[in-house]
Amino acid sequence: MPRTRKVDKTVAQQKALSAFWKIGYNQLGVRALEEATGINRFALQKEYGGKAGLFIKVLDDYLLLSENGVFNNVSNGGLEEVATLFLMRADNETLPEETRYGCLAINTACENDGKNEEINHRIMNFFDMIGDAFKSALSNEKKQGTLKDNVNIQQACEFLRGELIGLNVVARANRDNQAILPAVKFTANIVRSWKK
Amino acid sequence: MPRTRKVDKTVAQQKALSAFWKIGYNQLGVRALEEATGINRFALQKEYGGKAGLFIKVLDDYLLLSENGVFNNVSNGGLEEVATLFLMRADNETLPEETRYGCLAINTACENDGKNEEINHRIMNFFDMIGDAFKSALSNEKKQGTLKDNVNIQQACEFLRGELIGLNVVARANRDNQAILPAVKFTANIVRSWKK
DNA sequence: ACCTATACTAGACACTTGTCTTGATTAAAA
DNA sequence: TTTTAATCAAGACAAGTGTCTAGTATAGGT
Repeated sequence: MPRTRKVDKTVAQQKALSAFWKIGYNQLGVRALEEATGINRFALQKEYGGKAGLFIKVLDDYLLLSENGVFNNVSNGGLEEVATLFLMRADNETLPEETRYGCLAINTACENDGKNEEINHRIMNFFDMIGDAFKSALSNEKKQGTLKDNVNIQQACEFLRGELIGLNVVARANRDNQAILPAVKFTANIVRSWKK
Repeated sequence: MPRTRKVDKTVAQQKALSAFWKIGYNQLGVRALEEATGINRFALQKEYGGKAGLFIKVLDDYLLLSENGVFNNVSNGGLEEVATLFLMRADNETLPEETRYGCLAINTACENDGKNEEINHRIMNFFDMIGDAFKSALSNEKKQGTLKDNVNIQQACEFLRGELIGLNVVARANRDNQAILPAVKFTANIVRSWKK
């Protein structure tokens, strides 16, 4: 009869996500990954196809969670949901501890030398999804007749995406979500000012 | 009598900067660095103290060049100079080719696991300098009595820094400065709207 | 042409890397 | 208790890593 795993698969993947998020794909070695997750190198190879396979798995989980979570609220909401997204990004009380290391996708976009198509594809899709979420929110507001006429939705959604990404980088550089509090407040005010 | 170098030191350092910028510190090995720059491993060790030493050297040159260049104009200018900075960031004609790989400092901030104090220190200083440059520009405008009263300088300069950093990441993800054109236009408009 | 002294080549080195593998362990069903 | 079959430990492996080095090459002054 088969022997059960020493570590729960879901828990191990959560720990892998955390380790990749904090340390980065390149600087996290397989032995450190074993230490951090409890997944031994045999299971890493057999279950995930190796380090890269586990990384893709946890990246996919992360992207899906983001898309179904905060960005879903934005897509289905309006300016207030957008403002809330920004304000929440500086709220240590509600956020996972890992968020002071930025965003896994953004970190990966920067440390990625572009040769890994599987990673490129996912990063581009994620960035597009962020832009689309903001576009939906602005479009929802426009449909309700509550968006100021001078707001160029096409540009505004890319502007918002840029700001969100940038603030994640600043949070990471400081290892502190509070570092971006002034900027998120300012951004929330700009967003709210777009309401009629 | 000493033998002269096969490669010009300044040119070699320029090539090193380019390679680190595009590929990243972690993914660029010493042999590839030799290939890219013409600096052999003997000179790398003797002249720079190794790979890390060369990286710190070119990072310092890069940060100084940025500070004395575009951010100096911003520090000594006002809202128009800020707007121009953003618009220029999407202008392929005037920018070095490397800029479609983002910004070396930002890339480094993301791929850095935080254990290297020499790098941490430089990144933090650079981010502070960016914020200070925007603060100076806004303060200059205020001193002239031409900044709208409702603009919170403390928050606005951090907001601008966030946007600039984020747009560099988006440019890198796309490997194309044109990808941030809508966002820089929008940002420039926001900045210009702060003028009385 | 010769000499000096630095630069260069490229292999060596010790260590790390991700992957692979074998024998041991052991969960759990029978 | 025994058996089965999956998991585990951890060493092996080949390749790569950054650094070090010895012998060679050679620029340039004399």
